[in-house]
Amino acid sequence: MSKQEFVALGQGGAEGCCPALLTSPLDEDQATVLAKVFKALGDPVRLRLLSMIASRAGGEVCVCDLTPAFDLSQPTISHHLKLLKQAGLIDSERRGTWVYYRLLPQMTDRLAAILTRPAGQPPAGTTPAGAAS
Amino acid sequence: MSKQEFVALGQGGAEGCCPALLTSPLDEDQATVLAKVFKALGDPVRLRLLSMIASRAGGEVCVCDLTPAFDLSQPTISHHLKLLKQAGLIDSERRGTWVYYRLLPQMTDRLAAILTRPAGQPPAGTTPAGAAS
DNA sequence: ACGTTGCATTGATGTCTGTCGATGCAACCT
DNA sequence: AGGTTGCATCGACAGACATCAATGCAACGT
Repeated sequence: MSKQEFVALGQGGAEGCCPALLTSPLDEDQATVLAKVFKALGDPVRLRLLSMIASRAGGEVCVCDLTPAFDLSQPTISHHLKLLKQAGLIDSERRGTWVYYRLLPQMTDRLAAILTRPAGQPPAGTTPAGAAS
Repeated sequence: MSKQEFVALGQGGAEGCCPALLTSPLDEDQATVLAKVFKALGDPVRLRLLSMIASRAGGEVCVCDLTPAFDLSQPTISHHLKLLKQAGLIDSERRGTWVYYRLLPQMTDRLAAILTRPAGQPPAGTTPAGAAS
């Protein structure tokens, strides 16, 4: 189900590349899938977790390095990591005693693309009204 | 207050350009501000509203065109528009009887930049483990 | 002035979410 | 085997959120 939603974000479908948020109206299904990813980013703790993971040299962070960076309980951090993982933003791997989290750049790349206006975007302000009148 | 948070997102400060989510750990304040914007995007209805507004030729949409596009009450749509506006993603203007909403591209541009990896980003996967062992 | 229409605000309600303590499970170390 | 450590899951609970009906307010038309 999670894998399916990932695909539905536009990478593997026949509908082209990305949902194209800024150039054509998003349909309901695309909006639902996209909203889950943005919702995962809509929390300060998760944003900082993602940032710590993404900015780490080597691309990986042990949970044991993440948890003490917050004034939150270990279960809470684990919960946030789970949400980021379910959103397709990060992945985890257990090696021995420790679990390492890694950024999945495909998802952030896709979000960046979705939020990027196409090159020849009309200035949106030079011709404000009067088009219909 | 809202204006202040907008500035805090990185445009006018001395801390450079953008919070740089993917290259350096986000501090707490930046994470709080950013999270509010992403949270505004974390709802399917708001995503579709934003998409409808952004993709409109002329850059503006009347609320009277937005409301009937959903199976939701008029107050609910109004509420979502308010949240998008408070997040700095859209702006509104009343002209006569109608209210028009317009995309604020600065915010989406900034989000896109925040989610874009810098050019020479290490592949993060070619050297997964073994760095510490 | 009066009614109408378009949109925002208010108050109420059910649901979702962030947080915690307690517990479970896997891996390591004697 | 038994104890310890690292992380995930469970159950509970307070606060936040999406939604609606009712109401308020501004602009227009008569």
